[in-house]
Amino acid sequence: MADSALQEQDEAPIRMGDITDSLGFLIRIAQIKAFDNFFANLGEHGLKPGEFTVLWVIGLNPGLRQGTIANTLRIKPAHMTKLTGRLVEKGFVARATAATDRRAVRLSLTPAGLEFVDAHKDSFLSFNFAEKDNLSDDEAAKLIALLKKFTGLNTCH
Amino acid sequence: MADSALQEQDEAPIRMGDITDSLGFLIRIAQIKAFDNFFANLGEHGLKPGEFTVLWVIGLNPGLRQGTIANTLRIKPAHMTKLTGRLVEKGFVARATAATDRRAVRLSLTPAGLEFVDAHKDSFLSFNFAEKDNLSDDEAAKLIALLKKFTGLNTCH
DNA sequence: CTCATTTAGTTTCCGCGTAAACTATTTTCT
DNA sequence: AGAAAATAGTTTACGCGGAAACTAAATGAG
Repeated sequence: MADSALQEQDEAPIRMGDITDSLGFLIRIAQIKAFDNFFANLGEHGLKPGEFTVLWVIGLNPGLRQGTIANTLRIKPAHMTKLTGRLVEKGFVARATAATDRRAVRLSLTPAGLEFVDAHKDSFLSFNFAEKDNLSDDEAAKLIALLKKFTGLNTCH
Repeated sequence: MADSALQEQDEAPIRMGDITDSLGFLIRIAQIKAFDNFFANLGEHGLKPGEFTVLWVIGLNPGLRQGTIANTLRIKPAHMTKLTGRLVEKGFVARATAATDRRAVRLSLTPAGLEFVDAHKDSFLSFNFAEKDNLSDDEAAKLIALLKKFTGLNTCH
């Protein structure tokens, strides 16, 4: 019957055509996978990927303006305000308005923030290696290099 | 005259350390870029990336169950309901409850949906090539192959 | 058969990220 | 100096995507 043929089709391989060659599509799927990986390995620390990234960059560049960090990490101002708020709430980050420009907000790690980054940077960074999954070391390195080039991160925008 | 030393520092290169070797971070940045590309080139058609992907897959597999498509495209059920609703609203997709299983919803393209896919598939698919940006053809092919492997899309889950 | 379990989708509610409007401060122009 | 423009962040309102609870229908155990 036509009906049974259709149902059979559900378990059969689904045709996806050339969409599987779409960079945008592949990147979206990769994003989901990377997100899953992150929470499976590092979820216990209670920070989301973007939050740790911001913490990390503040640690490397203490006193940087909030907007500059947002710009660098492609985070929009409105979101950056909330994200920073969360990190302040957790006691990891301190806001400071500079005397020279009272509009600007300069960010730095609190002692607790410093301690947190120090305590967990290894698992966060080593996670970046473990994350490769079904890629060989060589392939992962190649993928990272290509993504850097695609995103323009190698040329320092 | 206008710039203090501190402000100068803001424009100086920002240290990002090993985070630029993080797959998760790079994929997030790549996602943003791919999204921007999509809307710059195809935004006028009024469909978001995920919507066109779903439309495309329905076109290739008419009569497939909604949940099967969601599964394949890593879309969660709750979201799939809304996304399908939007496509139905636009008149591109028809829902049909099969007689054999009245819980299941089978999706197919309406004539308008078929026409839309036909009319725009070239620009959507050729976009996938144009999208490469600062990558050579060779590099883009390599990147796509590596992403397929990373996501497991080559092995058909 | 009929009650429990499983399955397909939907609904409700919530958080993330954004655009647009707004506030406060600095800079520029005359 | 004082008005106009630019800049840094915040607030508000909204859409997307997801988790959990829910509804309806099919399956299974006794």
